[in-house]
Amino acid sequence: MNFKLEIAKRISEHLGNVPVSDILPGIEVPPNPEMGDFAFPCFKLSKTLKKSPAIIAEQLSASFANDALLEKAQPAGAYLNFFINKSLYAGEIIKEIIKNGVNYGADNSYSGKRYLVDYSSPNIAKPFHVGHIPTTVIGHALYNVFKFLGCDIISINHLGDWGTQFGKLIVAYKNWGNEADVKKGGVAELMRLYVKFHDEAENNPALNDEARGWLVKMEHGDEEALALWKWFNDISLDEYKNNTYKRLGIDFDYYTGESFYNDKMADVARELKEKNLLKESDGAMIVDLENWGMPPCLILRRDGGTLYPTRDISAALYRKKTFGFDKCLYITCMDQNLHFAQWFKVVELMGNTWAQDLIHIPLGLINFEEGKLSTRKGHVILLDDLLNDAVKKTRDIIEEKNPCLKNKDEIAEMVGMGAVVFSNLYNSRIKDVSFSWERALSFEGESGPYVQYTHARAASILKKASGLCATGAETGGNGESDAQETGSIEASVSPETGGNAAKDFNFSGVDFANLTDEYSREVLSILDAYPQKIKDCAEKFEPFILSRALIELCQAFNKFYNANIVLTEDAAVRNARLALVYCVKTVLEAGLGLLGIKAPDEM
RNA sequence: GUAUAUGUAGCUCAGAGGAUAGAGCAACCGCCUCCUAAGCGGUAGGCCGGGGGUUCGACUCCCCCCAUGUACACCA
Repeated sequence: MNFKLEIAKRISEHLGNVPVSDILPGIEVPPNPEMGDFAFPCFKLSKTLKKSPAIIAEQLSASFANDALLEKAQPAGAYLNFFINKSLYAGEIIKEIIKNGVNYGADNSYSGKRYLVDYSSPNIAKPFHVGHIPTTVIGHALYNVFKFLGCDIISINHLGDWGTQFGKLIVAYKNWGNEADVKKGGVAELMRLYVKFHDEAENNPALNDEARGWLVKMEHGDEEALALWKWFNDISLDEYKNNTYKRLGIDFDYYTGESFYNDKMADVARELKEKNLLKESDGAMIVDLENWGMPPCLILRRDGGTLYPTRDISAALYRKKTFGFDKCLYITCMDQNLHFAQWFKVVELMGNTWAQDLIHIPLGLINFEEGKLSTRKGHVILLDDLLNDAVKKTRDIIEEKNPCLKNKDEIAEMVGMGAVVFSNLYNSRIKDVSFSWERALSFEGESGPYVQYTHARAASILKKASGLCATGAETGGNGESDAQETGSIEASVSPETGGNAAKDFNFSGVDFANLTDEYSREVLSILDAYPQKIKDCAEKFEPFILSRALIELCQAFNKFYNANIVLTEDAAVRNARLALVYCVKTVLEAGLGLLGIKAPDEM
């Protein structure tokens, strides 16, 4: 049941002449629980009704005198505060979650839509560094969220697999590398060669010409050059897929990188020329964007070579033709804002109305306390190092706090990843972040491990309870039941309480009147709002909305946990609280899953 | 210079027309014979960058200013 909607309907009915759609957006949750569960400010009605807001609130409150939905509707100045019938509220929310399990909140609001999301897109032959994390984890989270809401979403990794760096790499390989070392060292060795090239080129500029020469050879289909290029690609992509992406639980539907459009860019230039959009300037070919307040978009270099915008336009045309997307999302750093604005405009000028469906989702920049770092000089914080440190620290904490834990390494991996991923999903994506090891490895407070810990707490209660408790029915509806992984209600039988416990809980007889305390109420209110948070997250392309909702849920649940003993003697109270614990655990697991984070049952 | 983003507690950030502006970290004081203390409670900490305007009401919307980041022609 959508409580806001129910209240809006009733207000509309009682007023008689104001449609629900005018009321609903006004319904809010009061800042303080003592003020009620929902509130309706009456200011806006005062014009149309020609009464003071306070009088409207007063009069409306009377119409709610005998409403089973509410305990009371109390006017407070211009506000009308609604106190929900608490057991009804608890029951509706809990039943909804039990019915849907980890799919709670999935409502198909995007079904029938096809979205493309272009994210991560590392440069081949270079290792991931911390600068790659935001686009990678934000893209993945958005991918999951849209899919969850029924969207047919397709992920594309637009790999940087073409360009001058390959000329340099070939030169470096031929001078200072060998097959065995590259096979053994992988991307790290390619990176070493790349850095070596720049060191050497400082004193020997001729190397740069040599590198350009190799790029030209690649462009002309030279066999040796292309074989090396392909080899570097294979090595890099293999490593990305089997290491970084695998650890993060990410895969892409397509790994069509820049080189894929090599033979498609001539068409773009030709079409622009046919449509009289192309103009010569200073030897280069441009599209003039002066009328739109932007510098010109460069399409062809003076030497006829293509440029970044040429390739992106070509890719967009190809994607539209191939996938027929409703929207195509590009998740990159905001330093590319102008670039995207320019070529989006060019696509529009070519007569494509769908240019409005190209959406750049800009991300803030990452700064380093030690100043700007550069891949070319090899001064970077490698993502692998960060992930490994996070896991190692987690492992130490486990050793200290929970030395009896089984699968310590496995759990440390989950929690370490969770810490890194979560911290990159916790703020508005536009915010610049300055990287600090201390913050990156913080496992307290608003952090991934905090959410995972709270989930483990809930799981632990359910596990202990499975021996004590009622009998019952299947609760979830999710297909894959991996007993070892879910540790959910059905899987667990507490050893110390004997083996004949029921396999499952039966929440059908629960008396929700046992969940009317302030702590339960707060948890329920957050659970109630959760589905809307997921939708907001999609609509605004902001995963932090979901991360923050999970943190709020954890804070409320931990307060509840501290104030209320779940496994009490009183079976009625115990069962009701267990139902709530089950719901919290389910939502945390689902929410973390959408963010791309695993939810261990113990840690 | 032009464009754009950001200025909220010591630090990192939520709040984006509505009631007394909230978290986490750091500081200080408490809470484990009790379901995981990676937790919970408390204290302290604010001219919401500045100035105008719109509104019954502005941290929130508009304008101007200040500060900071970023981009701006043949790299991607």
